[in-house]
Amino acid sequence: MDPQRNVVVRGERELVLRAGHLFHAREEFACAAADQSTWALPGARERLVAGLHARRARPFKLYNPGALADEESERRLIEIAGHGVQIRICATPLRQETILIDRKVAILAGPAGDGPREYTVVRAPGVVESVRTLFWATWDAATDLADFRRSRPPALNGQSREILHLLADGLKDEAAARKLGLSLRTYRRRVAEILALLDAGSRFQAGLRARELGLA
Amino acid sequence: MDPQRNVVVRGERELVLRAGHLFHAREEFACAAADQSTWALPGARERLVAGLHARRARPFKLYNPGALADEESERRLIEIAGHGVQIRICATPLRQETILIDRKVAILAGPAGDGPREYTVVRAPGVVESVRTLFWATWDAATDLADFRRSRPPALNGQSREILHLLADGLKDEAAARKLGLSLRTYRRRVAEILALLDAGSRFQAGLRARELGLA
DNA sequence: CGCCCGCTGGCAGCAAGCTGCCACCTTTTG
DNA sequence: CAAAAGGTGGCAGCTTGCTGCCAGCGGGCG
Repeated sequence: MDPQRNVVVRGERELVLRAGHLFHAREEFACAAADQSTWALPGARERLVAGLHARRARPFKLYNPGALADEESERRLIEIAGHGVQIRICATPLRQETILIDRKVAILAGPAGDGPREYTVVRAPGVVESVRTLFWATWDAATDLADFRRSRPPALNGQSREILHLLADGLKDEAAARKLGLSLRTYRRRVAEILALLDAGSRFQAGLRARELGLA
Repeated sequence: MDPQRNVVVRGERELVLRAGHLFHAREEFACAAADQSTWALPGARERLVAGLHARRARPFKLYNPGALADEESERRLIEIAGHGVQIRICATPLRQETILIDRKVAILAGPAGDGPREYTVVRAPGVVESVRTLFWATWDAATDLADFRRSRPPALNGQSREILHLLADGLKDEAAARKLGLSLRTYRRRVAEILALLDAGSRFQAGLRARELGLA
């Protein structure tokens, strides 16, 4: 097929169907997006990451702060980062989603709106290189996820704040769980999640950080 | 012996010897002092407190802030308070130590200086009553030990600050102990002491409080 | 010198905290 | 409707943290 000819597909499902094979990056896999709404297809993201990992390609992901707007998204990002994915955050809006694969392919998505999103698959070398240059320039100026998170209190939901309060009162897990009507197991799950959000390796550290960020 | 006649003794040892029997309070045992330098005689304080406890007399102790000037004194105060002794702190200097027993006896000590301290044992009812009135007036105006401590960072020595630092870095006990060249046992002793000083029931709470007081 | 103290560290036993696994239930989705 | 996904809680096994007890060690002090 003529590499100079761009291909437009509609919707994520069709993208995976028609261009899924292109995602098998060997060297470079870079991605810029406002948030994590893409790859909502069940399992798609996991398979992708696992495949990249197997081929030792280090993925790079650039997001807007909105990608950690709520507790759950933030947790998801942390998990991905834990799998060796480089993640950075930049402030300027990334309305056009960009995916770069091995200096060969660029996939550019139109802004998310009503109906299926439009993806343009580009293989023209000149275009791909230009997009790459811009991507890496933006990447360099962006801040690492860990640094970004350290400078900004995570958005905790009501229950998390409540748990923080109980911890702050020095309650033992059992008492706190009872007070919340949770099982011990679930309570500890919540605490572990909060420790992760606070980037703390011990409860003492979490306490420090909670006060530091004005969360308790 | 004539109750109107005051008795003067020199040194703590002689006081215990000549007036020790007077300390068997049944109702009221109150004491005002700048710090805890009195009752330095080994075991004397413990025996006294134990005896009072057995007779259900609630002792009252009024100190100056200097009584918690260093980590060790503060810890001692906390321990005493844990034994049911009421402790308050007042800012105005209590250079003359005062002990009141059962509305019957007052023991007044001259300022601590070189040589043995001079104690005056008073049993004259009018004098004892006056001293009591003054004591309780001062007591009422003083602040409870717990409140006082909560509003003031404890004076930590170098090692304690170092431990705080290790905790802040999220180190496990074993790693921290190794780094300090301490045994696990001793390290945990130190941590427990710090938790006590910070009035914290859990490490999380200690973390909060440490940040709050600007200690880490 | 011997004795007493205070500090330390090992040990043991327990409490607290952490996590993987699985079963169950509800909700969502096809 | 069935299948899948997500949330919850029990359980088990482990790690980490906590503390009382005792033995050893070194420094004052009579």
